[in-house]
Parts: sequence; structure tokens; C-alpha cells
Amino acid sequence: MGRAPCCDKATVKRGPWSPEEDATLKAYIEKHGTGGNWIALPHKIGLKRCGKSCRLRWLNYLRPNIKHGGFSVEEDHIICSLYSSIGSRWSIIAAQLPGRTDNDIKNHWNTRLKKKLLGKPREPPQPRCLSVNQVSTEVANAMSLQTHPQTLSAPALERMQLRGCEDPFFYHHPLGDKLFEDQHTDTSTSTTPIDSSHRRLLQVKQEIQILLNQTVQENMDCSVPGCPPSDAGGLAESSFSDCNSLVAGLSDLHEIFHGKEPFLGLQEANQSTESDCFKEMYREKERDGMSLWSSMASSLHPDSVLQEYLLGYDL
DNA sequence: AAAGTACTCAACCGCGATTGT
DNA sequence: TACAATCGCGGTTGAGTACTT
Repeated sequence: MGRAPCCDKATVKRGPWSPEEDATLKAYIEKHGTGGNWIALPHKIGLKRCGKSCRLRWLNYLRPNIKHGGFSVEEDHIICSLYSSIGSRWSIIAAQLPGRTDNDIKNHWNTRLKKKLLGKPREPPQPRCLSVNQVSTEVANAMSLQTHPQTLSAPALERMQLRGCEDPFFYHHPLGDKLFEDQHTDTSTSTTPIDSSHRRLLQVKQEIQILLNQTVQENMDCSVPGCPPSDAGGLAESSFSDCNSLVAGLSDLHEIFHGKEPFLGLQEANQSTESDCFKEMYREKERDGMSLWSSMASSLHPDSVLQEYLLGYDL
């Protein structure tokens, strides 16, 4: 049994939008708004389109102030830096680039930036987690795994290549120079694109840092001894929903810094959740006092990200 | 000029999260 | 509280175009 489709594919038109369809959708939304129901919208205006398709068309193409193509050096810089920090959270990255859509940024990354930075097509992705049956084998090969980065997931590898191990913002990294070397020749003035890019990056970094620090602190406060355990074992559920979205990236970084130890495999063997993984990682932090975690705490600032995201989608 | 290949990007798909009843 | 409808996201696809041989 698969999931029920959101619309009847037999009666719904698919494929590229015609100018007439665009005009109909745009005129209606500009006059009446979306009405808070994309599924009903195409029926109201007589479009034989799926509601999701209407939403996508509006958000990615028809809404005002959309920019297409022609990514600036500064934008490339921000995309690469945020990707190296938070991975493929395209909507979050898009929130930092007014007028850009997540789809545009995703396409731009996949077709241009990734190739430019990494210089070759990505390898097929490796499984994120080990199966129960694989665990003992993986334990036996732990040392080998830790010394062979090709066993990491492809996104983790990409980000490892992008990221300096000590400096989470890669513009201090040679790879950053590689990306921008062709535009980086004019250093005679103080208002080069690189300078403004650096300023913007620092601003974004600060914004992101503050809230994740708050989120991390909030969770740490509830995971220390003496704090009454929540149903999930100590972490506040409300803020944890925010943190869950970070876990994939954190796991990637765990791979980067620790290799594929039994950590992930045992997580699956014990039917643990990603939240459990995260909690375990916090325990590691407490044990090791590793600077890694403070640097990772500079990765996200959900509130400011949300603000900019909402502004970007202002109707 | 034709055929083959690579690239781009709009659109689709499916899933988890959220909201409404 | 349970369920269904809808939203929003990231991954993927494929048609059209550009480039190469």
C-alpha cells in the first residue's frame, strides 16, 4: 500500500506551465492571496493543475522579486559556506539570499558550485547507518574505516572537502580561494566582492551562532544531572524538534571527526532515534570537552533564519 | 550537418511535519 | 486523541538546449 496521491493524476495537467496558466495563477494570487489552501486553489480558478504544482510554480517562479540565474560571487560564497556548515538545508540557505528560491540554490549547487569546488562528480551515496548484521564487521574494521574517508557518506565527504577541520567557515580555506580565484585578482580596493562577502558571512555566522548556542544551552541544561528527565530522557522536546533537523548534519560531522565507529550502527541495532544519537553526542562532548562541539554550535540560528525566510516569502 | 553527449533547470515525487476537525 | 488533509522540504527526473565529435 503506497501513499494516496494528493490529486488525480489522470485529470491533472503536468509538465511545463503555459503563459496563460501563469497569468491565471499570478492574477488570482495577487488579487486574493492563496487562501491558505493550495489544494483547493486550482479548482477555484479553473486550472487543471495539482495544488502542489501551483504552489511550486508561485514560489519558484511567479512571486514578486524572484531572481533567476546570475548568482553573484557573494551569493556563491554564502551558499558554499552555509552548505559546509549545515549541509543541504536549502530552504535555510535560501532564507539568507533574498529573491532566491531553495530550488534555484539547489540547482546552482548541484550543477555549478559542487563541480567547481570538488572537481568531479559525486560518488554514489553510501548508506548512512549500518545494518544490525553489519555491526560486528564494522567494529572489526573500525580502524580501517577511520582511516579511509571514502567510507563516509557522499554529503559528508563533500562537506569535509569544503570545510577546514578547525575553521568552519571555509573562506579561510584554500578551497575557498579555489572557487573564487578567477574573481579574486583585484585586491587594490577595499570594496571588492570578497570583502563584502566576508562581511555578510560574518553577519550570517553571528546570527546563526546565537540561536544555536541558545538551543544547545537549553538542551544541555535539561540533560545535566539533577534536571528532571523528560519522556525522551532529558532533552526538552520543544526545542528538540529544532535540533532534530540538525542531527543528520551532526552525524556527518561525527563521521568526519570520529570515523564510522559503532555509534551509528548500534543506534540502529538498539532501535534508537536520532534524538538518542544527539544525546549521546552531547554526552561525548561532556566527556571529551572537545572544541568540535563549540564550533558546531556555530552552525545554526533558527530564529533569525526563520525571520529571513518569512521575509523572503512575504505575500 | 548529423549524431552523440553533457548540462541546465523546471517540475515532479514522496515523506515527515503541521494543522484542522 | 485520532485521523485526515495539507504544507513544506529535499531528492530526483527528464525535456530542452548547448556543446563536442
